[in-house]
Amino acid sequence: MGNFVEELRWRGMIHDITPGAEEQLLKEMTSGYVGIDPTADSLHIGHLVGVMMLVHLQLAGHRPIALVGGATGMIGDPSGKSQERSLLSEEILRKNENGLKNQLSKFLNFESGDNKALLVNNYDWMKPISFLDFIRDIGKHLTVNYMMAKDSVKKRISADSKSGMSYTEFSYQLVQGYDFLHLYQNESCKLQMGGSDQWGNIITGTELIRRKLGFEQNAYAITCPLIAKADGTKFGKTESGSIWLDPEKTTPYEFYQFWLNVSDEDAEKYIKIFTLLSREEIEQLISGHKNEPHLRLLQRELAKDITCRVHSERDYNIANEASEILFGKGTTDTLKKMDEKTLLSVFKDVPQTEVSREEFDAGIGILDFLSAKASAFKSNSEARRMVKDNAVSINKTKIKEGFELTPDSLLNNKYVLVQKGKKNYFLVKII
RNA sequence: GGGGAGAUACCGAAGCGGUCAAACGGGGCAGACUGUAAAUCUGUUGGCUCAGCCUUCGGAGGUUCGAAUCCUCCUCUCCCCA
Repeated sequence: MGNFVEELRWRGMIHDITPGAEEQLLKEMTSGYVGIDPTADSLHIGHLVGVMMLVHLQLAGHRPIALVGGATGMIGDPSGKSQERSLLSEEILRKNENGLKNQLSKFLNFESGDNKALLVNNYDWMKPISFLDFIRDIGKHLTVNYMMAKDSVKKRISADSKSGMSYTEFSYQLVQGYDFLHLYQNESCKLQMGGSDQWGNIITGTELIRRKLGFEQNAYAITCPLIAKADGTKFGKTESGSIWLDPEKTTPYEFYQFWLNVSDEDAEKYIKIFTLLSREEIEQLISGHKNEPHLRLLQRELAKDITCRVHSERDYNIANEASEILFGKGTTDTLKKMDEKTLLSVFKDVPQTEVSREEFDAGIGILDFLSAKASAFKSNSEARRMVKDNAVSINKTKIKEGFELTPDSLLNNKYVLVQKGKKNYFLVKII
């Protein structure tokens, strides 16, 4: 039995922990769960922290339970939201549940061992319960006074809250509390984990267990700090939206780039949370990074580790290779030397468009080419402006006003690489 | 139902008859510097066949040589009173 709590502690993954939790986890194999709302058919990296807690739990010899919140997802947690969430249909919830299951199995062992992971959906036990049963058997044990004291509720009913709070949302903590009770009784699950914003909801669960089953019963809670970025902006979002684990939503290249671009300060925190590297390895990386910050050892290791686990080593290699070419010393010459296969694999995740050979041969205006054809720019005006600002490259060479495309501009006789600024690439294929 | 305030480009917010494609701030994009970082500085941020032209200031009309700016009606938002 590994020391789970100690492991989380040095990784900076503990925000709050109930008394006795550590003793319980050292005493015997314990089941613990994390809830995930199935609001989409894929996890995004914001979910990863909870998943990693389960991973560590399993590695320490305990039994992880992933709870898909089919029922709670239909209600929506009021915590941290100023507005009520729209309700999801059962059909969508089921579809989302399946997507999540696949992704979770990349992290957790659901197959073997006496501590193999379990996936449950609270919709399955909530669905048959009648409203009357629920308010009689569950609602009876907690006072409204207790429930109103929660921050998540207080915020929503305070004078400056604009939208108020529906009865449905108010019930959320009871429903989530009931999950814990259910798992406690049916799976002897004694631990619930989650982000620190879930503390109130989790404690409602432990409270419910004590009041309903008796005060000698003990259930525990561990929360981890919410992942924030050093600059205060929201973690896991870019201009183009959330970073998903699903390669259809976020390509492996984008995924890899996201982690590679993390700031120094954040990288130090994230590598502890999101990788399984040992304490020694991480300390070595951190000191290595401090000596030679420009090498960005931390970011590279972080990006490599997570990309390999979420996608595959092959995806990592391609993403890494692409990054080297796109951002490294790559010049027009190396581009021209590249064979078609390499070229395509490198630019696999770069937006691609096509232009007919006739149109190209007829001589195509550079501005029209950049905006309408390569769709690198919204309008000709923008293209004109950017060229004037020295921001546009064709095949890695900056172009000036009056630049003309010729057959010589083609890579492998059929591709043109357009670049806006440093980071935005567009590949145009002549067909 | 009565009274008041307002609707301006991605957002916030000036402008109140011509010099307004519209100040300023934020955000976005780009350039320099760098480590594909942070900070900083600079440029740019309606469209086009770009030293010019066209379409924009809630909507529809009107006054005027000329309107985001004045008038009329309409739509919507906010506040106060009942």
